[in-house]
Amino acid sequence: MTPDYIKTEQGYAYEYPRAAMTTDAVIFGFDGKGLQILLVQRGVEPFKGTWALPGGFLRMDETIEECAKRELFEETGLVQPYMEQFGIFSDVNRDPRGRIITSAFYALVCIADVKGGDDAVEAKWFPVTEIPTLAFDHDRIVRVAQQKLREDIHFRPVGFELMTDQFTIPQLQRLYESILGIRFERRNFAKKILATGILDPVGKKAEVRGHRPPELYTFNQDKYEQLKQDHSMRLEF
Amino acid sequence: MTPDYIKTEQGYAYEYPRAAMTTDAVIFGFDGKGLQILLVQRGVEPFKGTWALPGGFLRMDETIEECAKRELFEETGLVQPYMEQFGIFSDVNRDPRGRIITSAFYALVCIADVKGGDDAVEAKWFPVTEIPTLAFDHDRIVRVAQQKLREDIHFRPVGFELMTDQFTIPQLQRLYESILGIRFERRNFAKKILATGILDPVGKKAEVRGHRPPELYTFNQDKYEQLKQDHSMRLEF
DNA sequence: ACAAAAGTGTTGTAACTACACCCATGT
DNA sequence: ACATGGGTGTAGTTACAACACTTTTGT
Repeated sequence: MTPDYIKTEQGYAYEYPRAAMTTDAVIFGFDGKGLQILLVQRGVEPFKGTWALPGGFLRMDETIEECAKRELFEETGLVQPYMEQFGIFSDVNRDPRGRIITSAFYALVCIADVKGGDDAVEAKWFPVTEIPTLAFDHDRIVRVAQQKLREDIHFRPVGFELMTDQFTIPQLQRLYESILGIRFERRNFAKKILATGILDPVGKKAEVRGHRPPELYTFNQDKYEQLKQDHSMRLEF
Repeated sequence: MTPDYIKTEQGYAYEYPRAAMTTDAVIFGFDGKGLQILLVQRGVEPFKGTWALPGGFLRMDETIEECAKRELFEETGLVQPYMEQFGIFSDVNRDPRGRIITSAFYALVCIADVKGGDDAVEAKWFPVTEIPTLAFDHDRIVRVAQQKLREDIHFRPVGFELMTDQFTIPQLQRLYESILGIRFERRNFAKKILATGILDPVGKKAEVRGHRPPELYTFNQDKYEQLKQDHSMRLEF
């Protein structure tokens, strides 16, 4: 393909002005207790020192999805993250550096799998209930991400992306409660999730302290794929 | 804000290459029988003469949403359409003219309210079951739009955006069947939709020929707003 | 009279909610 | 012994699916 720009001494020239394109990721993780998101502390102006969503500029040889995946890899070391594009944020003045549009993704990752970023930036997990004021319009982006996650959880067994290989039903319940912001009856939750057939018992118990150790489960890969495809079969709580 | 470009003889110059940004709209309409989408026939190369989604380039003084709304107004004359952003399509070679990224929206409109476009382009409604081959990657965009609509209908009473002021329950049923691609029992559908309280009887009958005229309803604006807000109250079928 | 589509009520079944007691472990 | 959180079953209620006949109009 012939390039659509003219290379000049001042840079890449286009007939009409263009916005720059970035991706930002709301990375959700779960530690067995509550939902968290990964934030980075900005090292440069604008908003130097403020917490922000990890993100970066789109390259000309990659799709938006590839860009988001690349950024996510740089932060977490994960290669096959679960990601969903959920919005585009394009207010004319959302970034003081110029006309910058961001396509926002949320990712679901297992905190235990995340290595410290090789990006020499400060990154930290924050419980969704204690998120600081963020740079740019990232507060709004996070709110929209939470809303979308709440909706998507009904159609996709997304919850499982956030769990470790082996987990307990009470942990899974805490995750759903954390995402949906409501409480469930222990008995009913267990009954319902077991009825879907998505859980396979491991036959071992988790190691805990101070109380009876709960049963460990894995999720059944086949059933999981089936639920992911078949949208008429919904996981509701 | 100082501009982020340098104006040169060759155009607007940037330090790094940038993609162009467009919006495309999948405009869903309903004629009382089946779901339709509005397509335009391209008047210029590339894909001259091929059917495509209406869309256009982003201006520097508008958000993506404003751009989509502007394009939709040009095609339909509607000022307050129901729109949802549902995806971003950014394959490197999706457009032969260069690196063009599109943010896709779907809109729900009442066909009866649509005036012929003042854009001197050829526009036509196609039943979703008879969509021709489209320009660019628009086939894929349409498929994703249908999928998203199917999901969203469970959370938002979107169906109502597509109806005329007064409509009948069987019409509404055909709409839901058309969107979800499944059939419902007449009795159960009517029972369920009436139970939500969202319908107010008009007390008149629709004019039909060849069979018993069905009752007309309007939808209750208050209840509608309530359903739109309160996501825990879902309209499922 | 016949065809076409709309209106309507009941019954069996499956799913959900609400509820209380015992169990395994750590201190 | 006591505190903590996990495991489990049942009964009442509600929501759902399945089902057939009658009504109105046009031809």
